[in-house]
Amino acid sequence: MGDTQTGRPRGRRREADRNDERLMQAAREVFAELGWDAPVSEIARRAGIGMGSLYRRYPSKEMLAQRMRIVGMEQLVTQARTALAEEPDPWAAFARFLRDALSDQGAGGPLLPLVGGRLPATDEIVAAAARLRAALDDLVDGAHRAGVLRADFASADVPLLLEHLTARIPVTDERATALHLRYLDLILAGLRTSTTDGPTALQSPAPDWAELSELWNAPKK
Amino acid sequence: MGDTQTGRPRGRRREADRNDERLMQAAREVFAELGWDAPVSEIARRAGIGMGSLYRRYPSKEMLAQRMRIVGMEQLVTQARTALAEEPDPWAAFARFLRDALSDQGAGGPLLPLVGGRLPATDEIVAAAARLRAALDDLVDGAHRAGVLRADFASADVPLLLEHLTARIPVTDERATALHLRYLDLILAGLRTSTTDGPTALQSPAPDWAELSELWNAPKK
DNA sequence: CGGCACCGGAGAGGTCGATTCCTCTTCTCG
DNA sequence: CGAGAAGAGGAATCGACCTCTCCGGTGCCG
Repeated sequence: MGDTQTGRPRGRRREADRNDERLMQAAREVFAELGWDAPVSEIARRAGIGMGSLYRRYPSKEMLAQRMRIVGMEQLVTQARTALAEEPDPWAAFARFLRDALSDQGAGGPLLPLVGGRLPATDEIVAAAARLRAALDDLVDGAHRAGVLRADFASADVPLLLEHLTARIPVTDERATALHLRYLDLILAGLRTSTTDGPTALQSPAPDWAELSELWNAPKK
Repeated sequence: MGDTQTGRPRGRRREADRNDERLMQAAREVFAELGWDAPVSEIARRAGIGMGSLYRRYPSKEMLAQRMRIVGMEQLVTQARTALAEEPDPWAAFARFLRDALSDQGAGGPLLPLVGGRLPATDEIVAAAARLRAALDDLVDGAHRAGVLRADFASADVPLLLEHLTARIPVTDERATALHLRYLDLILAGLRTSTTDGPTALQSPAPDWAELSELWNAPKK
C-alpha cells in the first residue's frame, strides 16, 4: 500500500523532493558557518538550485530557517534515541550522543544549527523543542542514575554546551570539527563523576529549559 | 619633570584622552557582543562620543579594531602575569587566569575580544601575539611541570578555549558571564591531572601557535 | 507534438552601514 | 576681550549587499 497512496514520486516531482533535501542540507551548512546573516543566495548556490525554486518552496528566509531548526532538532532527537538504544552503558550513550551531534555524521554537514534564535516560536518549534528536551532528559537522567555524570549538570546544559562547542572558527570544516571534538573530550573528562575530586562543584547555577526557550524564541511578538 | 615634557593634559586635550579610553572600552563590548559586523555608530553611541571624534582618532573601523585587539591581548598578558605573580600554586594561577579572562574584571567589559580574525597582521599585532604566547607558555608550562595539568593540553589551546567559551548567547551580560564561568569550571575539571583516569586522552591533536596566527591574521595580502 | 509545471538566475527595490562634512563649542594666547 | 585653533557631534552621502520577484527556457506527460 504505502506507495500506492501518495504514489512513488517520479520525474519532475522526484527532483523537487531531492531539491528539498539538498536545501535543508545546504541551509544547515551555510547557517552554521555564516550565521543568520548568511545570504539566501549562498544557500541556493550550495544546494545547486535556483532562487526561484527555493522561494517557491519556502516563502521567506525566515520560514526556511524555521523549518531547518525543526529538522535540526529532530536530528538531535534521533541521535539521542539511537545512542540510548545502541549503547547499553549510560555514560557511553551520553558521550556518543555529544560526539555524534558535533560531528553530525548523519547529515554530512559539519556543524549543527541551533541557529539564530530570536525567531518567532512556531507551534511546531515548541513541539520539537519539547521532544528534544524529553530525549535529552532521558540521556542525562540515565547517566545520573548510573552515577557516572556529575549531579550538578542539567539536561538543559546540553544545548548550551553544543552551542559553545560549535563556535565558528575560520578553518577548514574538518579541522573545526576536530577541534570541537577535542574540547568535547575535555568537557567529558570534567563531566564524569570521579570519586577522588571533591571541591570541583560548578559555581554558576545550571540553566533550565525555561531559560532555553526564552533564549531560542523571540519575545512573543 | 615628567609632567613638564608632555604637559599634563588639560581641558580639551584631557577630554580627548578620556574619550579614547571609553572608545576602547565600548569597542571591546560591542565587538564582543555583535562581532565584527557591529556598526561603528553603536560603538560611538556606547562610548558617548560622536562619529566625528571617533573617526578623527581612528581613520577606519579596521584600524580601531586593530588597536582594540592589541589592547585586548595586552590585557590578557597582564592578567596572566598577575596570576603568575600572585598565585604561588601553578594550578591556581592557571585557573585564575582563565577565570579572570572570562569575567574580565579589569576592563569592566563583560567579554574579551579576540575578535574578528582575518584582519591584516600589523607588526604591532604580531608583537603583541608573541608576548601573549610567552605569557601563556609560562602559565601552561608551570602547570605542566607541577604535574597538575594534563600533558596533552597545549598553550595554544588557551586562546581557542577562550574563544569557544565566550560564544555569544543572547542573554544579559551578567548571565552570559555566569554561564561562561560554569562551562569553564567543567573544562577545568577535565583539565586537571587525575591519577585515576587513564583512558581519557584527547583524540584530536592540539593546535599550535602557527595555526593560531593563521587563524588570527589575514592571509598576508 | 503541445502544454504544463517547474527550473535557474538576473534585477528591482530597499536596508543599512562606513565615512565625510559642516556647524557649534571650548580653550589658548596676544 | 576677541580671533583662531582644535575638537566635538551628528546628519547626510554614497555605496554595498540582500531579499524577494519576474521571466524566458526546458523536460515530461499524454
